[in-house]
Amino acid sequence: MPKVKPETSAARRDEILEAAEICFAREGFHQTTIQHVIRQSGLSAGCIYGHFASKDDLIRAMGERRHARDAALISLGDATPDPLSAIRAIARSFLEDLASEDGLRMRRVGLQLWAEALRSEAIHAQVTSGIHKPIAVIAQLLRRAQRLDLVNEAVDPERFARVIVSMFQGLALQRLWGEPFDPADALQALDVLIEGLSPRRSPIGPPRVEQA
Amino acid sequence: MPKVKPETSAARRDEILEAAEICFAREGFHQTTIQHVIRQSGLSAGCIYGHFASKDDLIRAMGERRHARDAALISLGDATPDPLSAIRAIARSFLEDLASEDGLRMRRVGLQLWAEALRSEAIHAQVTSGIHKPIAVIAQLLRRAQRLDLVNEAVDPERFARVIVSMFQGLALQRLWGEPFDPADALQALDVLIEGLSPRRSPIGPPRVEQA
Amino acid sequence: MPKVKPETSAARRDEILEAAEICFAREGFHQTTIQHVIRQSGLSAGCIYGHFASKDDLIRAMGERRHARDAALISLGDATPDPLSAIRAIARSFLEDLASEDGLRMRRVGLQLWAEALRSEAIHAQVTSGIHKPIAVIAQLLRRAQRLDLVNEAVDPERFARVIVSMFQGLALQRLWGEPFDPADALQALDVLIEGLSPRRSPIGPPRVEQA
Amino acid sequence: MPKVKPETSAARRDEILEAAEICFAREGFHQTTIQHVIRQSGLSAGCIYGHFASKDDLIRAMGERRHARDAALISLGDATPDPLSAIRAIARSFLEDLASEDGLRMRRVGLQLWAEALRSEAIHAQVTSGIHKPIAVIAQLLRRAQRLDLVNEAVDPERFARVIVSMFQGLALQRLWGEPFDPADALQALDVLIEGLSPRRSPIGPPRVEQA
DNA sequence: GATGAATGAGCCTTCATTCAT
DNA sequence: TATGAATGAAGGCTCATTCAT
Repeated sequence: MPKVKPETSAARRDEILEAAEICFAREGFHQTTIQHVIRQSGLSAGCIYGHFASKDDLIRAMGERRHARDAALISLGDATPDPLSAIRAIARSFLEDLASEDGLRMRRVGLQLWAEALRSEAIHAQVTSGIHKPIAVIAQLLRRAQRLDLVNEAVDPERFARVIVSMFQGLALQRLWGEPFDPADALQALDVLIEGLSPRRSPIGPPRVEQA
Repeated sequence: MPKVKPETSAARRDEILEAAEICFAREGFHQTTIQHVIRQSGLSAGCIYGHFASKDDLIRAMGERRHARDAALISLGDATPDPLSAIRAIARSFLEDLASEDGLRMRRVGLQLWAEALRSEAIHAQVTSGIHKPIAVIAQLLRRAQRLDLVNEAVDPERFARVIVSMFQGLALQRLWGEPFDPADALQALDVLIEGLSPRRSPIGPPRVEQA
Repeated sequence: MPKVKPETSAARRDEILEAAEICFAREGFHQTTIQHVIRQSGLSAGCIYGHFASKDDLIRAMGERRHARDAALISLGDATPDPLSAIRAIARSFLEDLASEDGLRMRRVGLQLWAEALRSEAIHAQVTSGIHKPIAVIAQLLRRAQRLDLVNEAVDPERFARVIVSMFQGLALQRLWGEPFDPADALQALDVLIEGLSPRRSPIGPPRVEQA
Repeated sequence: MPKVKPETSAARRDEILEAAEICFAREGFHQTTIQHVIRQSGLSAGCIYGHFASKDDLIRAMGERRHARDAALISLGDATPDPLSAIRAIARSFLEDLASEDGLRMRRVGLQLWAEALRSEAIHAQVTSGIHKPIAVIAQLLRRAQRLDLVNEAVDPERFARVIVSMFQGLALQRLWGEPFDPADALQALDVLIEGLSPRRSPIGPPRVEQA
């Protein structure tokens, strides 16, 4: 229920979101009060409520913003001809983003959203659609690699893509907590994974389950 | 700060924590009010505050509880003689826990704690020490595997362990969001990783970084 | 509504009152919680409520205790044959009490009671009856002095006694606030007052009111 | 800590203080709840907390208000040329104030503050500085009187001023308790005191202390 | 009588939201 | 549109009091 015309106010909305992001990254959604956003933005309560219907609406818009940024990262992968290198390229651009101050701040907000997704349907939709995109792209690349006989046919592209994405989500978590973080480690592991999928290797069957 | 004698109150504390866990898993820390915990536990405000100094203290205690549970999962791995199978065993017990109703509930709380770790030093310490344990155990197993010539000497055990843990953290996230989740996928990927570390394979050098 | 037999429990009551006095002197009635009294006395909540019906009852009993002490001070004046010296003797014993650690503590409680008297009828009765006694004694002495022709007949004994008591109340206040306090000053002023009442002096008429 | 701009809010602050004074005079600081002040003022909780940081802050501001009023009373004495008459004039204006409905209400609050001064350093400072002013003024007048040979040189002006102030504090107390109160009694006693200081009288030595 | 864990009404305070200017 | 003082529901927490042991 923003009370102002959308076309004239895109800049104001961004201004508010920018301020809110700084606050949310610093304090989390629930510790951040509208007062904090007011102070950070230099605007007034009335103004903010002119552009966002409620605090929840602001959080939702924040989620969309994050979502847009992640989508931008992924599209970079499309240019590379070799599908496996394309996957590496996607990983690299993700890791670069994770190393930047700006990306880190946004991802701090992202972690809040991950938690929030457990109880807000709207945010849940954003967050999951945010991983479906990279999973789909990577799966597509794996399929192309299978057609080029670079990856074992037995591999399920969607499922494997999902595991790769998992790994990077976990790395982002650790990075946010200030744990030792070296992009090279992740790329090495990714290479091991990709190499392991090569059809030259022994067939990949169901995981061997040793009896306990 | 508990106002009751610590020795008489362990059962009551657990009772409160149990109720709080249900509330926190359902609503998150911040949407959960003490009233919710009161209703869930059937106790009174005064009683709860007799056992916990504040809501934050309750959250902190919740974190300790989670921590203890995770630590219990890990210690299972010690019995297995083959180090690589031991890693698989740890992964399997983690995945089983993730499939259980009870483990899922606790992990919903865990995700809140992951986010909370960004701004509470106490919770940050719990959360990171919660991953240092499995990283150390897995790294230790990788070192044993290296001595048995099952794993390439070039692999840094700590760093690789960290990546493995990342993957499982990401899987837990997706599981919590209700994404398709098949433990077999994770175990398969783990096998690919472990196989890829074998010394029979071409030496693992620095990750190949293609220039952009 | 004490639930225990009065005769067996006088010592316990005193024990509780002693502890309460320490707390009340330190923190005031309202900042003092029953918990404080419990800690100070080493007894339990149930025990205290066995001897006093409520916190208010405890405060009321505290008032009675104070009252009893003040009454004890006054009775000392009776022995002196010269009425004006008797007044001085009363003043001196009051000032001595005010100099003692013990008397100071009780008077800290007394100040709380003075304030409390504004809204509790029971405490109001204690406090005013607490000054009626010294006023009556001093007035009686003044009357004896008048009969001995030591004090001007025009003086109203009751009213003058009241003013003398005022002065000592004010001194007690200042003493409690840690203001410079010298008993000699008060005794000197008292002497000036008493001397001024002498019939040898010019008649004491209605106070001269200068026009402003 | 006020959350509203200080310049726009002086009137609102006064409105709140006015309401608070009525409540505090009626019920005391501790029995008065913020709800009472809300009802009395017709404002909301949020509004009150926009102008005062806490209930304690409100009490502190109340103390300042009282302080300002007392200071205003004293300054009246400056105009009178005869120093002893000036002291009488101060006394008279004090007694008039004590007779007014408004002054009585404020002094009921004042008595709470006297008690509160025992445990709040801020209020202690207010209360003592509130008596230092009249003591200083009266002492100054006594010094002038000494120079004019109206008062015995042996008198210590500060100390005697303090005793005079004591007397009026005590009278205020009794007035608040509803005890018989006649301003004329106080003025008469003051006259006796002042007369007694005259150099025509026998020298004022150290107070005669009879041995007990 | 004594204990102390438990109770629950009610307090102080916050903060998302509104609306007159 | 923007402002910011005002609103008031609701939250965290306290503490006088009870009662089973």
